[in-house]
Amino acid sequence: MDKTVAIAKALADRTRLRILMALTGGELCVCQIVELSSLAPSTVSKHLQLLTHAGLLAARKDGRWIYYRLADKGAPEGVRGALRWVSKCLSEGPEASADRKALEKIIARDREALCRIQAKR
Amino acid sequence: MDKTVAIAKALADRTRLRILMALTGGELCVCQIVELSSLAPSTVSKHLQLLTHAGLLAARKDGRWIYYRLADKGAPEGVRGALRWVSKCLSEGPEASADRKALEKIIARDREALCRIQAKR
DNA sequence: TTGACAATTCGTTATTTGGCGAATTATAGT
DNA sequence: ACTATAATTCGCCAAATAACGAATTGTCAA
Repeated sequence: MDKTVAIAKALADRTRLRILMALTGGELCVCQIVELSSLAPSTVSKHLQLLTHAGLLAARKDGRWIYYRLADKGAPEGVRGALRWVSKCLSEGPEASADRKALEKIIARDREALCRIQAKR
Repeated sequence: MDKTVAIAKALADRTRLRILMALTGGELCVCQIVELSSLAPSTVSKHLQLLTHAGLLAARKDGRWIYYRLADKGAPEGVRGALRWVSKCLSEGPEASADRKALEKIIARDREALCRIQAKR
């Protein structure tokens, strides 16, 4: 039950749902998620921790960069079911379309350039 | 997206998940839910409003009593998917078993007696 | 080894949320 | 009509949460 509550709490925030949807296209670097969300890096980091602790995300470290991705096949059924639900609910909405479009541009940019811009804020 | 966030927020609370699970066995009167939850009627009422506004519950009035039930077939897919997820996650846990057992006794009791007890608190 | 820098953790603040009791509403029975 | 009562709404408080900037950690490249 604690697990289930943790998952539900993780889903109960607009920003976190957007992050999950963004990751349905594959893993992303933290700085890319920061750019998409227009929030402070520390804020995004906290969201990512929360999602990870709920088991919804997994992280991969590559040098100074950390990539997050959705939990995979090996995850508990509760987690996978939650991800399916989110995807089903949001994949066709206008917000998801806008985010997909925004993400395309972000991915096309250089990661280092992104981080430099963010550092100035 | 607002709808989805509202549903997720509605699920993000232990008490509300317990209420949803209790209702998988069929509709219940408010006083029965109050008894199961061991919370003040006003608190339970707020939870029920929240769940109803999210579309997860429907209400039926019968005299002074109001019965709540899970959203039915006609509900949006997002709602039904959420209810399926909750049910799948929680139906086999020890908390759900305990609540089922507690509910049996509550249902066996007279509704009026229940309310009288609650009024004294 | 010393900077530079991506990301996280920490400390603070404003908002939201869960809980209660008191007051209110609406219905049944006398 | 009047009273009792099931449920809700209102007003309040304490705890949890989302956001930020500053400080910290860990890694790469001069």
